[in-house]
Amino acid sequence: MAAQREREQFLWFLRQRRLHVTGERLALFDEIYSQHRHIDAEELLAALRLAGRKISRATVYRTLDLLVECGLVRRQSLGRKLLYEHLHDGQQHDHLVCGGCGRVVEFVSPGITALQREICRAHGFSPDHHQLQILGLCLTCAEDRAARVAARHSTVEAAACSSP
Amino acid sequence: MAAQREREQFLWFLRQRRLHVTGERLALFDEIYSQHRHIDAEELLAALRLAGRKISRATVYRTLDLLVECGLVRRQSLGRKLLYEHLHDGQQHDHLVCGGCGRVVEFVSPGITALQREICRAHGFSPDHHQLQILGLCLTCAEDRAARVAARHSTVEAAACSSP
DNA sequence: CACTTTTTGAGACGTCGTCTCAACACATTT
DNA sequence: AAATGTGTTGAGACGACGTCTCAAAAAGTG
Repeated sequence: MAAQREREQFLWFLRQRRLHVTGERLALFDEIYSQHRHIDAEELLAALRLAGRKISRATVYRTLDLLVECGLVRRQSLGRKLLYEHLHDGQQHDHLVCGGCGRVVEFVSPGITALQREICRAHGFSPDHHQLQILGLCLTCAEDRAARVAARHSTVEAAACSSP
Repeated sequence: MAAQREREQFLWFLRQRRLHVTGERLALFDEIYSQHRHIDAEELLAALRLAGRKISRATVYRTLDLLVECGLVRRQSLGRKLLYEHLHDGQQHDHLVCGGCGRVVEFVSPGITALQREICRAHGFSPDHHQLQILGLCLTCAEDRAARVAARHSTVEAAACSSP
């Protein structure tokens, strides 16, 4: 079993708050820690049911809230959906999102932490964490787009003449 | 009329794409440029109807997509809702979000642009824009929370003894 | 085991956003 | 200005996602 340390942390969080350690909560924990990608609540529900576990939609959402609250899972909206991802050791990373194919690449940048501290100091905030998404095009999509623009160029030129 | 420059840009965008300049589109443009805050689609719809304009939900969403596409409006999910805000001159700013009272503070940090360029170079991406949210507590909420934690401290101590 | 408190599941409900299609408005040409 | 062709709109059905309720079930406790 991977993520033993995080599992302990979850149990400790539950006990500290006098919450019950239930089969459903553990199953959801295991599921999200076995998925190495961004995943949404419906997918988690489907995966658990596929694995033969009887669990309700409401419980999935409730348990995800707990995991987010205790810092083991991050909820993030990339695009128009809420996605969840598990964390290890509070390791903070951010995302590059390709606007062409939708691919998401994770990256770690120590510089952001310093920037965050600096900005919060200037505004009297106590930082907890941040979320940075850089939207752009991956190499493949940038090339595709360049090619398509070149192809359409002759057609568009006539339209461009009506510019003010 | 404010935002004349941006209005021209919107008209130019529409004409270039052989799209019609309709009363609904202009009304929505004017509405979002008269609101100096983050606003969601339903609020825009309500504001337009309150102003006596007959406009449908579908048109609001369709027009917002156009405005986002032409770079005049930014769509961002702060919390669990999609919010829109108008931009001026492509001026890029980011957000501090207070987890206590939900207040949103805008800030500009030139350092992020450099960081964005650096990160994209390292991953072969062509950056378009970024979104950075720093979650934390504003001064007031940080003090409130500190006071409340202190008050609860004696109660919590007993629970803390069952730690592993 | 008995007792208290928390949790669960099923499904109704609410919100946000999308889709469809007939009627209509805009832009362009004559 | 009228005709023509194409893009746009509104009403409401629809769909995705998430929340809520409450009686039944399970976890924790002594």
